[in-house]
Amino acid sequence: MSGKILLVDDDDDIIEFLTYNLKKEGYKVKSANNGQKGIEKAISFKPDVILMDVMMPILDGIEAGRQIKANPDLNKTHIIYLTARAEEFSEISAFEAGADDYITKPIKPRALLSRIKAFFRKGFEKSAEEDILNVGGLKINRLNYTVTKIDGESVVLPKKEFQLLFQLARKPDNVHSRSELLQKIWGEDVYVVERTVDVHIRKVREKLGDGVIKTLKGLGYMFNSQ
Amino acid sequence: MSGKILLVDDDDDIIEFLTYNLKKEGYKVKSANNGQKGIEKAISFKPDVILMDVMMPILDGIEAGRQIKANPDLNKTHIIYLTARAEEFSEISAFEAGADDYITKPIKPRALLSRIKAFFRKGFEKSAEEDILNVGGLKINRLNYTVTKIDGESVVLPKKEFQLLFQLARKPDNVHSRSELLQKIWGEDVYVVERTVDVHIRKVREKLGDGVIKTLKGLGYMFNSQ
DNA sequence: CCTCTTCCTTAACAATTTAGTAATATTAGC
DNA sequence: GCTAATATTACTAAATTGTTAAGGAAGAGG
Repeated sequence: MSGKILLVDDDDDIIEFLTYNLKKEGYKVKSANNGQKGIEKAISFKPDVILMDVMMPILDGIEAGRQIKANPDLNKTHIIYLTARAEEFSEISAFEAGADDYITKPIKPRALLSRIKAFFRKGFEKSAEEDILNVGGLKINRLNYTVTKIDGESVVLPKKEFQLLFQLARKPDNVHSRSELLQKIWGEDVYVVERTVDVHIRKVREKLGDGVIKTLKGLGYMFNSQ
Repeated sequence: MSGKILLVDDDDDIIEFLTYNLKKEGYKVKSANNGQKGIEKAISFKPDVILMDVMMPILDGIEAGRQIKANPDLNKTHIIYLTARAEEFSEISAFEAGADDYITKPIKPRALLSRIKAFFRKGFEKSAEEDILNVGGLKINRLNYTVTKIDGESVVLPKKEFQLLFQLARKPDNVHSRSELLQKIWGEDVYVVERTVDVHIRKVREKLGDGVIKTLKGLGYMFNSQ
């Protein structure tokens, strides 16, 4: 659900700055220092959006963009260019290289974020059904973190609890191991004890009743669709 | 019924850049290099939208806009001003001159196109405006910033408070993050602290009671339709 | 032009909620 | 019944929001 963003810029300060701001918003972020590495990471990471500097050593952004857009796996990827001056960009070549937008430096975080959000809204518009799950007598609404029971009563769950439930409910009757859940909800580089999952599970059960989530000893948890 | 757009700018690069991008989208495009010629072409071309620089030799955009709006044949024409800095756009005189919108340079193609598309939608659909919302026992009237409760009592809210309420009430039972609200109400390049939202929310609650706006911790605020 | 009022914004601190951990109790399966 | 795994609880830390107050900006009215 959270989007993946690849940053490509040779200025480490900018990378750091953007990484911080984007992660804070819940995106998964990776970065590269030049166009060549950018292409490689794009292929392995398969980001939804690439934020790329135009001027870079080894392989400039325009050419990198051209190559990325040429890859069939990545043709849905949006490329947003970063550029110091607008004039630098008014060349048509950038748009031909697959630019979806461009942003001038200095970068204003809020403008950037709203732009990126717009991309994700657009991209995910089609899969709007994914925002409301209807499983096992529950309506799980990711737009407001609300779960509505069959009797009409609705409960708002805290973030982590909701994410946990949602993750399980996406694939009902499938086991999800703790490590899988940790990775998907907490992210790859957040380290919490595995038992933390148990505690959140308990809280969800407290609010929705047992029977919703089943324990498979030694394996993990499972959303019960009956 | 593809739209007709007239560009008026003394910078040939910008004319060329916009002409290329707009034609690519299927608009009919003509251009002029100063306000005087702009008026002449407007009369002969009868565009649906005029994109006009504010600062131009011979006849500046503000005055040209005034004259264009004075022409009965062209009073349906939308004028969008281009300006280097937002401040430069002393809003009053420009809007008095018939400005429908303005866009700051450097021009961002996506933003421009979506804005222009919006104009055409609006113009052709006769824009069924949502000026009065009726949600959750409240009548929210955008025309006079008034909120009428179910018991008939009405309150006039200050601008920001009203906008906040209105924005939330447009999509009841949906979370709106602070950054989303900031972007929609304050605009992309206005920088206020996120917590400012909280303070306004509190004031709205003070006037309309709690229960109208719900807090979803870590997510944002939500208008409660029940 | 001045004064008064209202509104907006920020900062500081309090209050609340949520997250995470560890310790202990309980359970399921062998 | 043993044992490993999970449930539950209680506690602390961290994050988030509520609330108040103060200063300045903007506007109204004289």
